[in-house]
Amino acid sequence: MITQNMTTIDKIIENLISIHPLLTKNLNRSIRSKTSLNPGSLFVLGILNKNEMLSMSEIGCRLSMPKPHVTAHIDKLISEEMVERVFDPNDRRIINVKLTENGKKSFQQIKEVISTEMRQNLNKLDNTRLEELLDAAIRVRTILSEIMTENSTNTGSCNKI
Amino acid sequence: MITQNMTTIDKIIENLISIHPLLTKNLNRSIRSKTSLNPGSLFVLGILNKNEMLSMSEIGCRLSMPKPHVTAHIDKLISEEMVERVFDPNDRRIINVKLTENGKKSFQQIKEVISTEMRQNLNKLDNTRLEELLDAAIRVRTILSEIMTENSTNTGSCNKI
DNA sequence: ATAAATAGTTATACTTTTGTAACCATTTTC
DNA sequence: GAAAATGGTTACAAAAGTATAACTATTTAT
Repeated sequence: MITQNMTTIDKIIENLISIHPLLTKNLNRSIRSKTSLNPGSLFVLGILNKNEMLSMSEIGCRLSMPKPHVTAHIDKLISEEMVERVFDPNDRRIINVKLTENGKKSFQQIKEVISTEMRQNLNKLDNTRLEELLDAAIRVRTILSEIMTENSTNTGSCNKI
Repeated sequence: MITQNMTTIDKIIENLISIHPLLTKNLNRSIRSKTSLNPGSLFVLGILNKNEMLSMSEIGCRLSMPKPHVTAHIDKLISEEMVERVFDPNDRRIINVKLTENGKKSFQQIKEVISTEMRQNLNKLDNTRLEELLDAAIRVRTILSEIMTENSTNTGSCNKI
């Protein structure tokens, strides 16, 4: 009765809401049980893997995370020797962060480790279905990251706290 | 150097790992700020929306959630009059749970509310891209739920705690 | 040169999630 | 019919996520 008049956007959201717990279920549990990191720190690591170098504020902005949390995650990652601070010579307020060589390697390994269960599940699929899923996952990721990170590349709008 | 020899499964996982924080960012914040439920309880609600009636154990199984947590979430949802217990006449140990009429309506409304931000982001896309995203999201959801819930429909394997 | 704005940190409090252990009631097994 | 297994609840502890206020250091604006 309510579902009969759904727009494309409604349907997209409906599906994304269903995908969310499936990913949470599979990934968060592995992150906790198999790595020394918590999901939040791993998100930070992931965004640094995609972006050569980011300032503390930019990280918080892209992950919708207040600055104090970014500090905590970076402290954690530095203690694990996975990232390092790079001071900005032009503006000494800014502290940039980037992955260390060790961090890059570790991130790849962590991805391996946390995906063990999911890998087993994916092995149930034949090649055709795998290619179909890969194609779909790429599209979802590309479009979502495109529309969701836009404001972070602009000037204002991301100075919440 | 590490990425040169990736299988299809590796690439799928790589993309899913990137999608995960994008969804978490958008959905969890809205759930917390705009509803009286927490993400966990909403997951339970979502799975009951997809399945007419489930026992406590089945819920925990499908969400990889230990039984005591299921009890807590259901207590919460019952206090909000969104679900009700249905006692099994054949086995008085089993307690089934299903959405109330109010629960069904509320779930639809909650979906509306928590997707406000995402809806705004999606509005940036033209119709072609929207259709493309919908198609991809459906595929990801369908295939993931297919391979991940399999063990829960079988007998054993899901009696962890 | 002073005031305002920006980048980041420290500290604190609270909620949620997660992991167990111990327990009761019921059913199944032998 | 006693023992074992199953379904669920209660109770507690620890880890992680979340929100904010107050602070320092630096830069920008007037």
